[in-house]
Amino acid sequence: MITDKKERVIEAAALSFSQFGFKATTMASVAKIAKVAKGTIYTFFDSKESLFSTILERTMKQLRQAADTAIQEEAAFHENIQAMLDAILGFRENHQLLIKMGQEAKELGTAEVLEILTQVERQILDYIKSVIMKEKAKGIVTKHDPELLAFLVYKIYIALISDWERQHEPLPKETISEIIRAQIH
Amino acid sequence: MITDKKERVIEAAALSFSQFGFKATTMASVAKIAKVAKGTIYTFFDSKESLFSTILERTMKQLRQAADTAIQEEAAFHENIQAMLDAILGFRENHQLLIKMGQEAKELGTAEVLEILTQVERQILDYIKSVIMKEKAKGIVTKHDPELLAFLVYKIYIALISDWERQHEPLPKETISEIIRAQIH
DNA sequence: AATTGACCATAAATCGTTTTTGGTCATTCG
DNA sequence: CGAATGACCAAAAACGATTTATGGTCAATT
Repeated sequence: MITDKKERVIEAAALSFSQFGFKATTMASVAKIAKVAKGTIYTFFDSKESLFSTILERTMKQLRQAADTAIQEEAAFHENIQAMLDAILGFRENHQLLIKMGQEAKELGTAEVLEILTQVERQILDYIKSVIMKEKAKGIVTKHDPELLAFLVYKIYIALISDWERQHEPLPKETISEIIRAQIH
Repeated sequence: MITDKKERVIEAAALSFSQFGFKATTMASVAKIAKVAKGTIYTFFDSKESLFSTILERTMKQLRQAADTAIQEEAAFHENIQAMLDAILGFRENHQLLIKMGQEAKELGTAEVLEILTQVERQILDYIKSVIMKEKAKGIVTKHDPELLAFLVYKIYIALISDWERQHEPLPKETISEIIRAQIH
């Protein structure tokens, strides 16, 4: 059955991309793990890139879901933003594929993978933006427009969590909350 | 006269490092430009690295000066912070050596140059911190401690100027001021 | 019609060779 | 005599020819 094979290919590819990265994953090995011939993969996907895109899209969907469940209809705006950021960062830190992409970008520095990471960031920003817009529709007033606010909040959060810890003790959760909250007004 | 030769070496090295970067600058060419023998350089400096350090230190001194002159004793805190950040970024954008280091880090990605850039950033952060502490001594109250505030302000400023512009129209000066100002309280 | 895997062009890794480079030091020079 | 030189050296980097690995195709097979 067609779907069965396609599923197997996706599963094998997801495993391999997560474990070895984009470059070190070969179509031959994906075929072998999926127990199909190499040619078969090309009946489902145009190229290695498009196969990868499918995996990435699936991962981004999971990320959106993780973020969605962190949001509570009745909670305060700033609490939701905070919870969502935690969920996103937690996901990023735990999901093997995104970790591997980060490593690969640093080690190999290929334009290809760099491009992928910008795309991931773009999608995360879009998601944050959509959350902000939903809150805005509920009547909350923000100082800046959603695009800028999403950008600000995300960049600051990353800076406080990742960059800061490269040279300092981790900041207490309350300090981070307070700073993020201050951006929202 | 000894100083004369040493000056020539420094001048030649500054030129070459700025123009070609660290790796592409050879001790032989520095010697040639400075019109000294290669061995002579080693009577003043222990290694290529230490020669480079001298140049970098000189550049950082200039940067501190540029920032210093941007600060007005009688101006408001947030105005001084803003003026100082503008001065630092302007300097970074105009000073050939720092530009070249940035390019080299991106292209070659060598640990050596990466290390240099972290050092530069560390120094800039220290400078901003010292400015904040001076203001604090004058009685201004800040919400966060100077190290954290310096970090926040600098990261946000860079994000708003450099990162934002990679995908958006530049932000109006007033917006940036407003955001930076909001961090200070 | 779906699937396969031998096949191909090209990209990437390998490896021996040559060139370049940072650094030294015996010799020269002022 | 001390400062300055540049031939010299070991090690690193650049080169280039050759081999290997890889993404993608397609005639043959199921």
